[in-house]
Amino acid sequence: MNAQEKRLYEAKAKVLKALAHPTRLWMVEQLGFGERCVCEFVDVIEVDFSTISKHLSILKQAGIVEDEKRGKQVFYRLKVPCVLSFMSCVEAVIESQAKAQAALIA
Amino acid sequence: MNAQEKRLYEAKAKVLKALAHPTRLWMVEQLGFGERCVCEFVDVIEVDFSTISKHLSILKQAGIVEDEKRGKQVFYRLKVPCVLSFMSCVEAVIESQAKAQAALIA
DNA sequence: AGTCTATTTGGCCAAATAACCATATATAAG
DNA sequence: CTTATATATGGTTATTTGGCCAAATAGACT
Repeated sequence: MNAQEKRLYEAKAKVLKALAHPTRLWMVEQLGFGERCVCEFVDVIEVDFSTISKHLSILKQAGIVEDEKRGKQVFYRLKVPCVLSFMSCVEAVIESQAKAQAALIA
Repeated sequence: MNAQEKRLYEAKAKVLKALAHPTRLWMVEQLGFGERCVCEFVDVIEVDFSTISKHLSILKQAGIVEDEKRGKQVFYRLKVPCVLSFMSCVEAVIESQAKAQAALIA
């Protein structure tokens, strides 16, 4: 693995890392239904609004979402919607894992 | 978001987190070509073998890979191959991001 | 101008992560 | 049985992460 390939895998990991947080993942799923302003997330997520802002900033930095300021509010939307397609496979992993756990008990 | 939903998103995030490391991501891609023993990774990856072992353990714990001991060696293989399908979307995110960066410069 | 609201940013702290080294365990080989 | 090899695990340390609070910024309203 040379330096360029290394950089590539670091970039790929960064994208996945941006998604790899419960709150961020949930927000991405919500954005799958349409754009949302920060304030909408603040209303429903039980963490400090500054934390939400930082989560969104991480998603933006990763290139997953884009933002647009309209008046006082900032709206976020998915920039690359294919990330939504990860969900079904992630669920498959969880189910497979749940089965493995169940097999240990039984 | 109730407690159960919260647990679900934590589980989903855990799977993505397991993939969100350059070395682990690379190993998963390699496993896409077929099973590998730990020693094969140790030979080509420039980190301590204990670190590689721990990375594989994280992937196993997440339910992404499974292992099988044969003789002295332990072989790992993909348990849920659909994770390979993430790659093209992750690359799309990176490309979209690269374009955005380029636009800023130009 | 002054105030209220929406959002971002910086500082700080606790917890999680990832690396290394040393040690333990298991299997094969001599 | 002793040694060598393959892997896993525990300890330690440096770095990163994620949370909160306080402060800064920007737009809308009076």
